[in-house]
Amino acid sequence: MALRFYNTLSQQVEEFAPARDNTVRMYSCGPTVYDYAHIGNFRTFAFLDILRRWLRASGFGLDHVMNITDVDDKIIRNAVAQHKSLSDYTAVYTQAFLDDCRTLRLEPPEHLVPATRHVDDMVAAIEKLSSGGHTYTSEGSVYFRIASFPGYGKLSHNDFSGIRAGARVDMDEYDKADARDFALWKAPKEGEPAWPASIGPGRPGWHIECSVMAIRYLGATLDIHAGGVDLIFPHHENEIAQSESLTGQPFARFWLHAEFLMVEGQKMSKSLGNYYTLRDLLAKGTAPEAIRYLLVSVPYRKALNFTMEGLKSAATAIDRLRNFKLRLETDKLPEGLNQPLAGRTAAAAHQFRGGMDDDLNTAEALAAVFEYVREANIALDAGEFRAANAPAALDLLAQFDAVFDVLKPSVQGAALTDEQIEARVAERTAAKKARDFARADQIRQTLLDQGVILEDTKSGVRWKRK
RNA sequence: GGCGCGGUAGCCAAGUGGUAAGGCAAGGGUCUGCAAAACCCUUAUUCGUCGGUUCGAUUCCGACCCGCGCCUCCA
Repeated sequence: MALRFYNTLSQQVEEFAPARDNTVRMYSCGPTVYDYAHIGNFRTFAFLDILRRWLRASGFGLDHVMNITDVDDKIIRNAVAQHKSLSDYTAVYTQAFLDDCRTLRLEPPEHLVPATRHVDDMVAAIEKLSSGGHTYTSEGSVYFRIASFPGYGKLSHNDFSGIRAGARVDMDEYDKADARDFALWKAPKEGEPAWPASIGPGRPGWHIECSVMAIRYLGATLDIHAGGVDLIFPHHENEIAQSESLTGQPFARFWLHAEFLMVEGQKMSKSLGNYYTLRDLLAKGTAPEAIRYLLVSVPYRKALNFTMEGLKSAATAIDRLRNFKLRLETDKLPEGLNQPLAGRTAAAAHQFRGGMDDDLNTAEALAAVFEYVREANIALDAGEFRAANAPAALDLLAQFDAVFDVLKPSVQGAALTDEQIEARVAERTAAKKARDFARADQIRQTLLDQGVILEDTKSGVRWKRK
């Protein structure tokens, strides 16, 4: 079955392929760098990472643009309060975002672009919109007139036909002709930073950066535009209005949106004390892989309940996979090929791909892997797992890990070298042979304290780092 | 009120018009000098509630209840 995604625009699952030359042109909304990103943000970014990796695994090339919003009201407010320049202020959180992404093994997009790098392009776009009759100016700010765009509401499936400019009563309060109109360019208030421009000094509104940068790097029509559900309205709706008014072309063919994340069954909020940044979780000693696993194990279109129990569960599940991989690599396997098992391996790989192809159904894909692991472990225990079965099994794990990327442990601080560990293991084996179990156990415990786990198996001692 | 998503075992969660994947947790067992790892068994006659269609519905239709999101720039 071919790759297919749920498209917010059509509200249907549709078969996906890029429009031209096998390269997927995609855009996703990045962070606003006014603070550390929280775990809810990373649910969406982790989804984007899975999306990227699966598109590549499906044989497509990638051209992905993500913006970094480094100018907006909150940033200005905070920077002014701290007597810092915008760029000094945002540099800290931009770097923090990059570090966090690396920790969670999120691939960088092909283009990661700060909005402030394209202010000139935004001004040019606003001028073009103005000459097309899509804007008006009020007290130095430029607004987009949604009445000039007939398709407004097609993404969020809202019907705005009943809302007419004449019905407005609070015009003096909003300075807008219609409450739904939005700012393209904001005139500066006293003490606020501003860019000089033909349309008057000011700064870009939030929505214009995405339209301008997407079109500039990827062309008029994107294959995929993705983000969190809360961006559907008004942000993405406004992007469509701007972009399509600008180019006359459909802005994006597929719109994908990740659902919300909750913490311990409640919405995340600072007042409830369940508002976590990645740093908060790492400080509690959580492995980054467990966080990554938990974030992507629930299919992206389903709300995710992020819990401490879930984090533990994720870590244990990863261990199960790692242990299986270690067994494949270290057990002495009898020669030959177990034909039925080889069939099962192929079937598991097929089911894995089928799950991912089905709108990134990660739960289904994971089930395929785990079911296979159990069957393979049984065969391993029974001595029926043959040497020639191992490559396909390892390949299945590689396919899994190319997307989920959780098998390799994050490196912890200084540890014993392999040689030191081997020497201690040999010492313990000698003690065991002499039936000095107290000494053997003491060595095992010492190694455990240093993060090395020993396991006695039929084919000798196996060790692994915690 | 409008738009959208969802309610499946203790927790997370897949799924189909034909009789409930997978992970974690819990209890029991096998293996082991003891562990660890692994495996086996047990844990939903039942899929929010009530009706309807059907030979048969968790899966289709209707109503209702509950949770969540968006509808003032929040992933």
